[in-house]
Amino acid sequence: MDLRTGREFRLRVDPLDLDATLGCGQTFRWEREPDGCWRGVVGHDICRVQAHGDGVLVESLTGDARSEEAVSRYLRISDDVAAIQEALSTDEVLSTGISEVRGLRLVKMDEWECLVSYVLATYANIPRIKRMIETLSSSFGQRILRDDHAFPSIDDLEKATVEELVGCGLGYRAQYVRDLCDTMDVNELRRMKRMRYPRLRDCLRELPGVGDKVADCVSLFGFGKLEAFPVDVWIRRALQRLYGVEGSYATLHEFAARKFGAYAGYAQEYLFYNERALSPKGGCVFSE
DNA sequence: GCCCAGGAGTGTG
DNA sequence: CACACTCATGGG
Repeated sequence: MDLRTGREFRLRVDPLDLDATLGCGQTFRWEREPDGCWRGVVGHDICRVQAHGDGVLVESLTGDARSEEAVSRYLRISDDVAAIQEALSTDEVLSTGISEVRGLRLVKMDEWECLVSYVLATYANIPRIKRMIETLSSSFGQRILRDDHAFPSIDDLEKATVEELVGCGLGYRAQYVRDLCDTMDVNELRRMKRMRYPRLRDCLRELPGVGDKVADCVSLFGFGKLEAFPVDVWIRRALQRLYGVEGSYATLHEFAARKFGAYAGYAQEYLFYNERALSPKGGCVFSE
């Protein structure tokens, strides 16, 4: 019996550095296999992605017909990254940083998955964030293939008790997730998808467990607002070290908005990546 | 063992 | 508005 139901396709994505893009910590459900191939969950599909020419070769393990569109969207293939980099490179500091990771791209996650993921990401390191998300998915997400589960939908997660969420290793974040499920629903999510960045950010900011930083992360990685600029500890260090700027969240955010404009999100990712790369703790993107 | 983690919520000065 | 404190746990 042939169990192969998957299918393969190619996508042109240029520039693209898979290791940087899927391993830098902007998204959490990808694992690098020994051969350099990246395996991850995209919606209700399992994908194996590897560099191939000026793009990627993708294997969809479920063979879902919509896989190609889903991965294209996920990798933001319609972003003209070269043009964005050129625009950002008018800043000398950023120009240097970009040249270090030419193929680092932003990804476009599912909005709900991104929201929950970054609420979980508060005061936790990346290995732990990944573990929490995998446990949450295998406990409450729909099974896709074997041990692989989709990220739990609002309805899926709605069924979880705080005790069960604590059991997933969420710690004090369990209550945030519980409150989030009570606050959010698909209609609200749909409304938020139509908002522009400033209002979206304010709306997200009102949700339990969502502060300035998480609101910007979700705006950027989930809702695809490229002008969003999340300020975390790494960005603080980078802005201090490279520009001599420091201060409140609002101060740093405003600085970035003025300096990087509509593509502040990409600027953030290059700054974030490089700042971690030269730290002894954050240098390696894989083994964490 | 010890320190820190892609912070947020709450209270106080 | 600026701080201080707490939050529950697991990686390194």
